[in-house]
Amino acid sequence: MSRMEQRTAGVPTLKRLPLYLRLLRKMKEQGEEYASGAVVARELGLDPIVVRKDLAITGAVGRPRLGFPMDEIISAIEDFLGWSNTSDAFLVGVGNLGRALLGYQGFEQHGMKIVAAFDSNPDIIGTKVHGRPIMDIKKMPALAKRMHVQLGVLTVTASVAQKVADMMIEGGIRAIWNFTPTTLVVPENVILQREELASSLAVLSHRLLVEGGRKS
Amino acid sequence: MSRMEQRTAGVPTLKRLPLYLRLLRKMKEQGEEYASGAVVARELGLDPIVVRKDLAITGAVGRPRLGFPMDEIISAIEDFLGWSNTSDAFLVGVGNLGRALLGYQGFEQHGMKIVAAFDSNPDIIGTKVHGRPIMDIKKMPALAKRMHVQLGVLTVTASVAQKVADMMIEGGIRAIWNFTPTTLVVPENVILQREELASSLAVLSHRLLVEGGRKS
DNA sequence: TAGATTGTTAATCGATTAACAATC
DNA sequence: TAGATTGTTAATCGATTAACAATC
Repeated sequence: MSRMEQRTAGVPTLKRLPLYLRLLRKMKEQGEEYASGAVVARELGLDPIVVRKDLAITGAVGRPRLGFPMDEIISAIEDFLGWSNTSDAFLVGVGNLGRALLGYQGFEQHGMKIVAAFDSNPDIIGTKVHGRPIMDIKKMPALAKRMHVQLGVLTVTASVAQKVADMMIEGGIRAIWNFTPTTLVVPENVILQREELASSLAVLSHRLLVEGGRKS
Repeated sequence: MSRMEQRTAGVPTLKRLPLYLRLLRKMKEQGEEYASGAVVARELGLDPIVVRKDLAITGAVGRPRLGFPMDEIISAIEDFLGWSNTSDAFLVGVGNLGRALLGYQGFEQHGMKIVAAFDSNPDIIGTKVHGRPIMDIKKMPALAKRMHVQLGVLTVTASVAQKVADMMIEGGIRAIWNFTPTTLVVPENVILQREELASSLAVLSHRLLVEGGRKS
């Protein structure tokens, strides 16, 4: 009943919410005052029922015939995801992928701000990449603690992934976004999110093999 | 009954298969002759029943008490995913992310070989990145056709994504791995796989917000 | 033989899809 | 009012989990 309790959503719903948010922000920029789930569904090629249920879970209330007031629905999604305020993050491992992520402009619109990056290579320590300072990895745990950084982006070589994850945990980091193929072992209270490109490729390959069909 | 027909698997199963494959290859390197689903499950932190079912779908046959002969189970997964032979791929858009993907060594072990990259920037056309030639995007469709390239990796700016996807399709490319936030419109017979970092971040953010818990 | 593991069948759970009443 | 859209309840579908017989 109360607006206090945060509803929980399934993973499929959570994965769709950013798509809605991106579209809604664009529509707002174009001056739209209302957005209906029906239009969102059409635009993204989704089933309207799915969109309706997803939006309902954020607690937003729409008006029959009109849809959702633009500002309300955008705020509802942002609040639900915790994206009303960005969280500071540290990135560790400034290789190809690390650089690419540092260069990606979009994260701040998705609740995350990478404030510093770390590496062990003395050649790049002290330099800047896309405006962010590269510091000695040894300084990371203490700095994480001092700055109360909660989020760690792990883009190191697989062989040192566990060691660096341990350092992140030592620094009080509560969630690790793991871009390495290493299966990390972490305490119960640390959140892991693995980014597995091979998994996506597997879905694609299998489709290419059995269908010639289409989806998503 | 027959070994001919390719079974189909759900997306969750497809996403786990590469994890098994990576572990099994490592175990093989270490000289193991058999691999049991039980051990795989333990090592990856998964439920043994899930692993058993996943492996069953590849058509591999195990022996009670021993597990699966290493070479057989590895081949079964590779065959199932179509990874016994790598597919040639074109990458279009040599920005930060494109460069990172070109630098990633692992794709060839996952069924994909990026043989060339394309861009519109004259400053980088004619150069090489991680051993692959960067060519003029204008030449891409004809070259795709001539080389019978089936797979396109899309790492361009969002604003030109649809245009470049159209060029890929013109070149006969059958599957597009889309790293842009653009919702592409493609013919029925073209396979789309979207890589959505914002979605992963949403799952992570939401967990950080409601739990302090752990998963995956 | 004893026991760990496979392979299969049944039960549970959650997400998607369908149906429809309520509303502006 | 008429009709598009919301919000909710029910039905279907598929994945996960549980149980257990078969086997080396």
